[in-house]
Amino acid sequence: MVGRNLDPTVLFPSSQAVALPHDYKCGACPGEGQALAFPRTRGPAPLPCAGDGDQLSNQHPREQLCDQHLRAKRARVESIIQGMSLPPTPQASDTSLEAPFGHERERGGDMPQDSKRKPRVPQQGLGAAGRVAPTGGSSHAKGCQQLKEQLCFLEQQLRWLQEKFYQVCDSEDAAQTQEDSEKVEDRGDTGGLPSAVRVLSQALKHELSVVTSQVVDSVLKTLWPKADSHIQKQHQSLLMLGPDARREYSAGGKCRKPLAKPSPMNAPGSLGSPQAEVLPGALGKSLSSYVASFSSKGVRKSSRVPSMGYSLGSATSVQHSQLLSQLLGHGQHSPWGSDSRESPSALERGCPEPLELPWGSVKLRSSIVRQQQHHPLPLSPASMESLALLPAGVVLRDMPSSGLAMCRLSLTPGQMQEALTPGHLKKAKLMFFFTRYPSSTLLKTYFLDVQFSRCITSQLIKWFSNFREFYYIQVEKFARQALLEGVVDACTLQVSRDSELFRALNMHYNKGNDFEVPGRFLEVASLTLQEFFSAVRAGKDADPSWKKPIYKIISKLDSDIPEGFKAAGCSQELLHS
DNA sequence: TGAGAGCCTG
DNA sequence: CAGGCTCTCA
Repeated sequence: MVGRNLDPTVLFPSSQAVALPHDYKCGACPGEGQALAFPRTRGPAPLPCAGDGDQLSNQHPREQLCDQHLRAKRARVESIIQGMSLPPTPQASDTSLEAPFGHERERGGDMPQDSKRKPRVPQQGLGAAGRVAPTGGSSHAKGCQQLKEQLCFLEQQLRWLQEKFYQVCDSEDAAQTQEDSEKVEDRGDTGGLPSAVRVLSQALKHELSVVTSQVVDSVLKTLWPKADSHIQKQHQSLLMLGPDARREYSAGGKCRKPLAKPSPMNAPGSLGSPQAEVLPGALGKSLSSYVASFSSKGVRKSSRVPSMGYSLGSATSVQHSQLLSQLLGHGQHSPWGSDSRESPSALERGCPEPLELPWGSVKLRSSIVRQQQHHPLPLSPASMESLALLPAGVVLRDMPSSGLAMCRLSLTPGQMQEALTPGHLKKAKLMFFFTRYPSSTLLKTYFLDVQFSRCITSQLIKWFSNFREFYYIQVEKFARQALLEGVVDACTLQVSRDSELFRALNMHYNKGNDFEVPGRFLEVASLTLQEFFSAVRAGKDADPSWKKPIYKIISKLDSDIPEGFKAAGCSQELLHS
């Protein structure tokens, strides 16, 4: 990309370009009294009613403190363990190997998060086993059955753990914020609830992590002895090598190169993929080192390169690390929405900067994610391990806030959208504030949750074409209006946040006004306005292609898009923001 | 020749 | 916003 730095003197050789009105606040200086990217402070997100009839959620917090209840919980866990011999309810009769991955696709992006949701059993491992050892006879079937049972048990435990996790977070939320008076009252009633629950939570997490590791190890050794070590080796090496290496690993022209051995099921468009069960949860113990690696070193952003950036291995690594840093308290939001000018150099530095998690910054920085920034929970690697094992659907359904939806620790093929959703549209519109002419390659790197096809690419390109069209029409309209109003000096035409033109554009691309438009965009809009003004005043509009030179100028003014736009699940988050 | 920009239309 | 169309470009 070239010409990223606005140099008005280039576009306006005369001195007019630099003659800013006295009261004009340079939009290029995000530090100038600009609010945070998402100034709206929202109360803590409503806690989940944890749904699905888990009776624990209905307990009064005080009761959870008493030993009797603790014993009851333990008894329940034990009963669950005893009941694990029951085979899980089959998803559907067509439980082909990719079926497990299709369960959570949210078509249209506005699917109710809790509707029609059956008790699900994570079956990724099953799918993997089925593909990796398709010829396995009865022993294989037995192994699958065993895996089913184990995973069923795990899911139950995880749900329960999740409940406890929420309660801890809820208590912390109430303690940290006093925005919700009712919660404060609750806190007063319950006294030392957080610590007690935390102890219980930690104990359970530990227990769960042990069981998880054992199950995963045994399953992998039984069903996938060779691939097990191979994949672990691969994944660990990728983690060690960092984003660049991972990118190279994944870059391969137009074809995605999955980490695991490709199979017919793994072709683009199909939902099944071996790495789904390999990354990350099924890695078992290796995930602990994974967590430790990222949490201790901070997170390196992946550079902005025209790579596909797209293999699940690469994408999930970045996304995981973002989440992990959030949960571990590394996340410190920057007003990323208003500072993109420096991004090229910033991106090239590759130093462990504070994470930019944009959708955590929209209303999304609510609840747990927000509080983690200030009061990180002492989550152990084992806890992260457990979270990682949560099926994305469970997380989305039960997680209380949009912020925690970031806990979708992986982008399994099941989450790859085969169609663009309203959430993607909203995201694209916000991206327009940074780039007016994104290449298809760039788009692919920012819509990682989309299964790109020729059609999808065209649609995205078309979206931006439509955005530009609207943008230029609006700017031209205001330029002509200014001319009619007798404006003489083009440089007096500056687009500020108060101007009508900005309101029109903001209304179109940022309807909810929950995104702080970067100052850079104001600059670009100002220059576009001036260009149109000058051209019309000079009578160039008589030429049918009089806009072309303007387009050419504007096309060089694209900014880098904050990395946070790549975050997993942000499209869905936007939709609900 | 395919991809993409831009224009027009609904 | 999408579809259809023309035009440009590599």
